[in-house]
Amino acid sequence: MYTIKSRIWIEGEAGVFLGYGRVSLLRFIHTEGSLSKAAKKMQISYKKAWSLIDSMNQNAKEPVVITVTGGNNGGGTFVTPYGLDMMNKFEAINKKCMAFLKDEIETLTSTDEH
Amino acid sequence: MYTIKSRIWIEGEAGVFLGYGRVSLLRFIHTEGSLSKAAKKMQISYKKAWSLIDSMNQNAKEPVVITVTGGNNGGGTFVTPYGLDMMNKFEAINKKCMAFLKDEIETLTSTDEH
DNA sequence: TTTCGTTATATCTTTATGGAAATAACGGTT
DNA sequence: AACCGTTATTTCCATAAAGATATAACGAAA
Repeated sequence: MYTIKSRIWIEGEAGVFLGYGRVSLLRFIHTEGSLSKAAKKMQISYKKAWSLIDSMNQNAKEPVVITVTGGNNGGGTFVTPYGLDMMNKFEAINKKCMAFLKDEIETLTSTDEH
Repeated sequence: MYTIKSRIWIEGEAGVFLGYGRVSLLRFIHTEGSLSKAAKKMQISYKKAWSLIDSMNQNAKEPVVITVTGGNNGGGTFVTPYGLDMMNKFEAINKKCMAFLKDEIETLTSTDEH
């Protein structure tokens, strides 16, 4: 049995802006309010999480997160309304794309049952 | 301006069966009749080309290529009718997927012109 | 001013990936 | 048997990617 997989991502001028991993990270940031906690939940290193955020900032038209360093709880990272909007739109497109491909795989297997 | 990119691939039991690179390689094999010549045309190493073919063979229900080693011209590699069928179907799906996503990207940018 | 938890950054090590090159196997042709 | 061009496979090396660790910066709160 064959299964079809897909990945979609969005690029800006300087490279990848949004992809599956980045959106997952944004979701964890949104629920945790912290980049380090989000990294732990995602089981990736803080460095990797930070570099993902950094690449997003370099490609976004406006910030997808705001970071607060220092402060009463040490600071935190928070998703902006723009970031939330991009997350939702990306996931909507991704969902539609997967549904689309789920139908298409039938054309591969339908004439292929030997 | 954002652009949307996509990759689709098909997996079997033991890993990736067909993807964009593999289909390209099959196409070159089909026109060249040789794995080494196809690798040169694709500007990838013979080793990489061979490992791609090897992974396809491990996942295909029936061979996508037949290899002849030795012989009057040293041998060659040839795409089977099954392989040709898979190539064409993959490219058809990929084409439809890209057209689908080209429309979807509009939903990202339409409300995003600041 | 000390503490605290976070962001920010550098450095070093480890692992993964891929290319280069060398060599064997193969089998029809000569 | 010797030749030839291809497939098949191994070994070695270079580069890239990822992880681990350490440390500085920050600023409100106590």
